[in-house]
Amino acid sequence: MAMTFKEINDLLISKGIKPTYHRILVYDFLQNNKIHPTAEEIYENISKTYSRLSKATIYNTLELFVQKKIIKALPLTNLEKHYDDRIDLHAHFICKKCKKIYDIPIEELECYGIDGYKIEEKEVILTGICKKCNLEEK
Amino acid sequence: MAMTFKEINDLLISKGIKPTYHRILVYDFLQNNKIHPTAEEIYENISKTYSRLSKATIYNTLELFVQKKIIKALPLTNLEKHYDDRIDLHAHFICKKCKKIYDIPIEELECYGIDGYKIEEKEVILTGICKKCNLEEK
DNA sequence: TATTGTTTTTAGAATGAATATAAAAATTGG
DNA sequence: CCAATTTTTATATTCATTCTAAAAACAATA
Repeated sequence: MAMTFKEINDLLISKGIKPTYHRILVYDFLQNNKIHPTAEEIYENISKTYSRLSKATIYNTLELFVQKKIIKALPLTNLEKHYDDRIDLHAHFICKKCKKIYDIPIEELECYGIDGYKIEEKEVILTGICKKCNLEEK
Repeated sequence: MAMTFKEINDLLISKGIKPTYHRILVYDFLQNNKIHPTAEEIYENISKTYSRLSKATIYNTLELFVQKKIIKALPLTNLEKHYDDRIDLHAHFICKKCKKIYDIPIEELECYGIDGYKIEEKEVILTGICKKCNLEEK
């Protein structure tokens, strides 16, 4: 299930990211802990378990990964950014009580609702180029 | 189209919000400028046009309105909060170029896509109580 | 209309995530 | 091995938001 070192390494290379030790640590953490962590959480975990590293490296690495589109930064709460290594379209369900963030398949959501989960709010955010800007381009 | 003073006044009262001058100014601004503004933008506009007022009042007022569910705080970007006086379900389209925020009816989105707009990203955020917490409640 | 209690507003300080900076360390290519 | 580039680092800075505690406005009562 979890990606091997080789798979992560190849992914980074294929996206034009030089695969350094720290970068692989960060991607591996996202892969193995599907908790949509914040930069702080990633820093805590990696720096506790593995070698000393700077928080700036975490920020730099995450920003690079987002630029290269191998992870997504989720605007879930207006507080810290959360990061997700899944880049396919799926919804995020945030529990108001335990604060856990769940992945929800979009089909399940649209066809059946989600059993047992009480949805109180739904926000759909689209990003792209608007009609006006699209026309100006030409 | 725009709400009268009486309508705003009655709305606030009906939600248990004491209708002060400043609070009406803030709600009126949201009503008349459907730009999903930030606290800063609201402050700039009101303090320029009308009487001196503290930025803390803007923040207090917006927070109160969100609590009482007459406006919504949108987690659009992980940067500043944006506020919306529309509380019915609709999607938000953010143009990467001009940064304008558009309201999109959900039906239009799901049935036909949106003509002329190039959607590059879509994020669905659900908030509520998860299965586990829901069961623990009982 | 004084007195008292409550609510709202205020200025400024504090917080905290994110970004910027510029030097140090590591890596690469010749 | 050396120069050039890239990555990592610690630290400073920024900036939206929250906190705090005092001042002002308002309301209720006598």
